[in-house]
Amino acid sequence: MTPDAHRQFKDRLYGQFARIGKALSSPHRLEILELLAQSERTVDSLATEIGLSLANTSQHLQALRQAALVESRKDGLFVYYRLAGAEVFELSRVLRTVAERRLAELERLVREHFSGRADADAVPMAELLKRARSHRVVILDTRPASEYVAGHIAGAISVPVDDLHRRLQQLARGREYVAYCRGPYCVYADRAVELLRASGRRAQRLLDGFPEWRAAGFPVASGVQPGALK
Amino acid sequence: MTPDAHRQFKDRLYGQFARIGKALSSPHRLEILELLAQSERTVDSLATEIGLSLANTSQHLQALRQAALVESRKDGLFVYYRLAGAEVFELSRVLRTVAERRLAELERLVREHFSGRADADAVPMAELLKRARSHRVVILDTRPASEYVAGHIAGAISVPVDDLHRRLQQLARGREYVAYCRGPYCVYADRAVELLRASGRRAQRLLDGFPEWRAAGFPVASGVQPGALK
DNA sequence: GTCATAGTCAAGTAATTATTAAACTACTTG
DNA sequence: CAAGTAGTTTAATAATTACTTGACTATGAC
Repeated sequence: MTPDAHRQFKDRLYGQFARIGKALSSPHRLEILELLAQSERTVDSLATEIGLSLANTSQHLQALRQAALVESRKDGLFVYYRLAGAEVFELSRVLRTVAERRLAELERLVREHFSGRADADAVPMAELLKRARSHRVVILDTRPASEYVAGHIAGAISVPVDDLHRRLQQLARGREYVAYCRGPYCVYADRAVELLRASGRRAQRLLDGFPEWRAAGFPVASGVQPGALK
Repeated sequence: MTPDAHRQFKDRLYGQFARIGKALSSPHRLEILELLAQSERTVDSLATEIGLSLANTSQHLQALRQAALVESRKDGLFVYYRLAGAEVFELSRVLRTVAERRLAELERLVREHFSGRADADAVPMAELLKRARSHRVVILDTRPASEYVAGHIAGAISVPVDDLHRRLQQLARGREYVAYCRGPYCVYADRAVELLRASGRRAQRLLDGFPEWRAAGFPVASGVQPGALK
């Protein structure tokens, strides 16, 4: 092995690793990955939610695909993209953790934006599991219905945050509620807790979101809910 | 909260996450991170080892610093850079894992380059720990001496691969050797195993490197070795 | 078949990033 | 203090990347 050949190997090796890194270097692609961690989605729905043009979104998805972080299937007119595997979510989770621990600017940004949020009152995942097992809690999935269908915390009921107000009377008084959504920076659960408390119900948010719950190996289910609420 | 303000928050949020992603998007920066996972190093020594100009290396280090992945200290003429925390190595490890699992091209590259390597014969970390506890093995650290001094597997002796040939006679025959180095793609341990076997000794390599061992929480030590071999 | 929709592709432009070379700073040595 | 080394900074250039626009493809509705 000549030194030259060895250098060439290293360049190729780190070149491959950097393919993954490059895919993670765009804010928009990171946002796409977080949305895909909830459920598979069409190009159009991603573009609308993120506020990008369709062509631009498609190109970001090609970039993610060339790094093998996403895969797609075609169904009629629609192309559905999904994460290529559980390790892809794990990667974005670790990246987020590093950002949280190391970037003072991120901490400041979050503190300012969630100034009203009672973070101390959020429920950790293990605690929610314990409460759920003793049937002491009603778990609300506040994400859009399609994400609930693709996968949710076992036993949770789907109440997209925009529907919550008009469905409030369907939620029994005197019970204890825990709402969750896409992740720690998602505000759906915060809004739900606010509404529930304003109506005199006891409510807290889950500290994490559904993808973290699933990654932790906690019980999940998928499909529509068993009829309880319409 | 207006939708506009919410979009602005998300843009800033993912902008912060992308600072980390951008730092990982260059092959050279990933190589720097791997070297720093072994021990702190000066700019000059990084530049020499990677084959970059001093100025370029310095600039990559600034990029890593602005993402808060590295820190530095100044000692006389030299500036020593180090990883900012254990979670930074964790991040680069997860990135590597994703690359290994998802990029067929990486697998091919590694298979071709290590065609001669008896990977099946490599020792996993837990197995080495077991053997070390029953004193059935001599552990050789084949990295440069400075990396050994900064931290090594507890009980290992320092035999930089370039010194191994002339120090062979200091290594008892009839013992069982396990060599390790910087990580799974580092060839020092492979070369050491080759030399040891050629001299009639029993030898295997550790599957992983020192940073993985430390991250697993296995016993480590630092400083020069207790005199056994000079 | 025509039409509409979802998505990709290709070309062009603006913005960002990598690298080099040279100027400059900081520290040590004599 | 002068000289030498380690490192940073700045400016210039080349290469890459992001985004827009418009053309193009594929599918389904009529």
